[in-house]
Amino acid sequence: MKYHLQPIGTKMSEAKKKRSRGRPRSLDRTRILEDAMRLYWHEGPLRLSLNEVCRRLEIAKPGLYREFGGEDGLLAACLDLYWDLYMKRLHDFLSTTDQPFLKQIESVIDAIAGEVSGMATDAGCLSVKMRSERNRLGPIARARVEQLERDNLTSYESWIRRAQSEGTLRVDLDPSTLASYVDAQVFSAFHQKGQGVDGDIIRSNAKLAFSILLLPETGKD
Amino acid sequence: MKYHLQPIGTKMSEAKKKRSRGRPRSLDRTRILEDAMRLYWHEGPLRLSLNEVCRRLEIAKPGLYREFGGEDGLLAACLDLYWDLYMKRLHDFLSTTDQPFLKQIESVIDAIAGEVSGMATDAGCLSVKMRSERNRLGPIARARVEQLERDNLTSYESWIRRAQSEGTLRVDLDPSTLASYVDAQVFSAFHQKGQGVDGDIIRSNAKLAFSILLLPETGKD
DNA sequence: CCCATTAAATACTAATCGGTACAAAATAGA
DNA sequence: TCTATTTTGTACCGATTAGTATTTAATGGG
Repeated sequence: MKYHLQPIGTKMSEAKKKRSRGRPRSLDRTRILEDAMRLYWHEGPLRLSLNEVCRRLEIAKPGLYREFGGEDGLLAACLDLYWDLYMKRLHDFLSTTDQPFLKQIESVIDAIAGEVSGMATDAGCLSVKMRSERNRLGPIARARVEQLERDNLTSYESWIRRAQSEGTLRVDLDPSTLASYVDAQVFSAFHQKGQGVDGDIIRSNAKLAFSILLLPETGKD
Repeated sequence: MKYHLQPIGTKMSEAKKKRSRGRPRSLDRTRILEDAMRLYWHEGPLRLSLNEVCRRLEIAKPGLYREFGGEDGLLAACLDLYWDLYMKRLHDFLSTTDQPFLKQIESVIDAIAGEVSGMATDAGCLSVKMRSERNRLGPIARARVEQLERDNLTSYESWIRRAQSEGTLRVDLDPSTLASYVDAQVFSAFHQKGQGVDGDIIRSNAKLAFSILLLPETGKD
């Protein structure tokens, strides 16, 4: 395994402004990246050889190396795209005040356990799969994963803080601790989804797990 | 990948009774199996090539094939050994009535999150790692994993039933549903352990997760 | 029209993979 | 000692891997 510690695709992008002579680009970076993201999402990162990835993406290997610097850079770019397309939505949703806390929890559970074709298809969640492989990722993708985990926790924590200040969440628990807990539960649900666990089981597990967030007197269901 | 659908190592074992002429066995099956179990435990199943496994176990490749039939059989045998050495203990412990329900929960949490060198070392838990790779296992190992999951759930369910009949666990929740929940939480904790998550975080997550099992009026701590 | 320049893909490398033929080693009986 | 038998390990197979050198294609400028 060889790693490029300096960005590669980006350097090309910033030089894209000027296009003098030379063979014009035919490689569609956007298409490749979207296909790669879906591919890793369904098959799992590091589950396919780079040869096989190139075969499925219908791109020559040197093209992939030139454009992404290798597997590490490609995985990092895929995770970025996944974040932009799916995870940002989730965290944006949690930061809105349109719905009450309880409804938000239900929505999240539905989004994971249901058959909605959002960030959680039958394939599970790409970010969860990336996190599961964190120790085998290259330095670039691993750094992205770690940043994503920090962003996750930050989002959950502010979500919890807001609910506590609104009085819709018990205040006898530390927000940071709860954020870790929520992250672990969301991770677990997505992980089960990716393993093919039945949606009803995932839902009942998640409902139980999130029930600790409810106010003691709201212990109904 | 080639799979042997009929037991191989066992057939040899039963024929062991008679030893007429021929080169005497020098291969130490027990040693190989124990080393392989620890190896897969720490490195993860399917994470090493069979060549590398043979290298580390200091066994020639044909010997491994002859003795275990290949990777699939070896993994299955390792999982069996892990069950016998570690997981049986856990489930035996849950089925005893020496300690009250609450204490048992605490013990389980300690066993996972602590530094105890039981079934959960820093490497995590072999059965959890096997379950995580279930879809990539061969038919023999996968069948073992599925049997193990059934045994897990059965054990948790009877544990829960007993606690409910003793009045130490709220009875407004279905034992089967709770068993799934407990399994998911134990799985999650072990998974985090294997990922290198800090023990204190694992412990606080687990404490929160198991707090739903407590009686409503026991909501202290 | 030719050349410099840029991008693309072919074709190659050494290494490793899963799996196995086959030969070497080590015994018991003849 | 010789042979049949069983185990072990070497040495090989074709396929695949990560990564790259090299060639080919396609353009704009001179």
